[in-house]
Parts: sequence; structure tokens; C-alpha cells
Amino acid sequence: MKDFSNTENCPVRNVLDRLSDKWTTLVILVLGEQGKMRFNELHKNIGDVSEKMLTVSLRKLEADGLIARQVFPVIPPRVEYQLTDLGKDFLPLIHRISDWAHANMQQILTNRSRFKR
Amino acid sequence: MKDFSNTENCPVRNVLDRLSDKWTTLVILVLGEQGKMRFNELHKNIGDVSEKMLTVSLRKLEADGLIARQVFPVIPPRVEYQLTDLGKDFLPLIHRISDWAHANMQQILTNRSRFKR
DNA sequence: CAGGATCCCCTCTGATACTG
DNA sequence: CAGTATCAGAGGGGATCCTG
Repeated sequence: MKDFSNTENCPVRNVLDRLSDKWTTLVILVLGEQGKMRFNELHKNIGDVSEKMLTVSLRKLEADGLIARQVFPVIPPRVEYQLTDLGKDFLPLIHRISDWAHANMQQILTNRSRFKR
Repeated sequence: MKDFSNTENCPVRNVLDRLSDKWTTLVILVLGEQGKMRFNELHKNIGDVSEKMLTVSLRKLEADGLIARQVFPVIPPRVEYQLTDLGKDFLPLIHRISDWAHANMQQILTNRSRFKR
């Protein structure tokens, strides 16, 4: 059987650790819908994310090669983010999860509310 | 555009909050492969999870209705866990992520190692 | 405008010990 | 066997202030 037990050796863990980030998934979804975006556009679209966490999330996604960061050497600074090919390849997976979530949330919420111990 | 901004109202967040749990995904994968399992069987299969966290994970999955918990009133106690229909419906999504992760991990690790700021 | 740096809280998590 | 209870440490995450 496959070994899922530690993060470094397990590809699933590696990917899930990104998914598990509170914001990275949303960043991918938003960039998937809107295409190229600037920092503050992302900030507005995602809503209640702090600037710090948005920055951290963007760095992780950039490090993994899921998004590309393009800096324009102008004043005031201009930085644009967009999905890479790898990011675009990953996007459908998130959409499937999103679709499943919408389709089954009501059931899950009902289950959760009935669950008492 | 959809509102992803807060956890209670957002189905995607609700589902991702489960995926993001360090162990719940592994529990689903293992139960998907092995079928019905007892607590200690799960514990051995998953490896480095603590008993406490395994219990917490199982409760969350049970509350959401992704797994079923069957207690046998015997001594010593016997408890069996298995995926519900909802859980089985969810399983392919995790497999897709797992497959994608295996296919792309090398690229991601390479990207990550090259990324310096 | 796009973030880096700090401070701090608070939850998640693990270790240990105990129980029906 | 299958948990529960408790405690302590680490780290995620937000608020605020500052800079090229």
C-alpha cells in the first residue's frame, strides 16, 4: 500500500497542503475566472483575506509554479498575477470539488446539524 | 460572482475545510481501499496519526455523513467504520487529486527548489 | 501600489494518563 | 479495544505600522 504518512515523501500530502491553505484555493479559482489580476484586485475579490496572508498565499503558489508573477518596473509599482499552464491544469480539479460542494452542501449541513454526541 | 469570503456561507470552504484536515483525507482514502475497518486497523494503516487526532477526524467525517460508525455492544468494544454513499461519492474526487499529485509532484518539487527570493 | 516586519492571539496538535 | 481528559508547545492567521 502507498505510504501517505509523511508530508515530504507523499505527493498527495504535498498537494493537499496547498489546498489546505485557507486562501490558495480561492486565489486559483479567482485567477481562473478573471485571468490576469493585480494584487489589490485579488484582495478585493477574495474579500476578507488580510494583505499578509494574501502575500503568503501568492508566494506559495508562485513557488510551486501554479501562478506567475510579473513585475512592471514603474512607479507606482504594478504587479500582475496569472495562472501558469500547471495552474490551469490544476484548475479543473478545484472546479470539480467546487461543483461537488455545491451539489452536496445542503446534505452535509443537514447531517451536521443532526449529529449529536 | 460567487461569494467565497466566509466559511459558513461557502460550500467550497465547507468541503475544503474537511480536505484541509491533516488526516480526514487519508481516512477516506484508506476506507475506500479497505472497506470496513476498526479503529486500530485505521490507526495502523495511517501510521503516524495520534489516537486523539484520529478520533477527531473520524467524528468530523461522521458528522458530515461521509463515514458511518457502527458500535457492537460487546466486551471488549468493537467499532467499525466505513464510507457512506456520500463518502463513496466523494472518493473519486480525492483520487483525482491523488493522481494529479503523483503526476505533477516532480515538477512542483523542482519549481519549489528553484524558487528563491 | 505592493508588500515586508512585528506583535500577539488562539487554535490545532501531540504526549500522556486514565476509563467503560 | 476504543476511546476521553488534560495540559503544553508550535504555528497559523489577523492587525498594525512601515517602506521602495
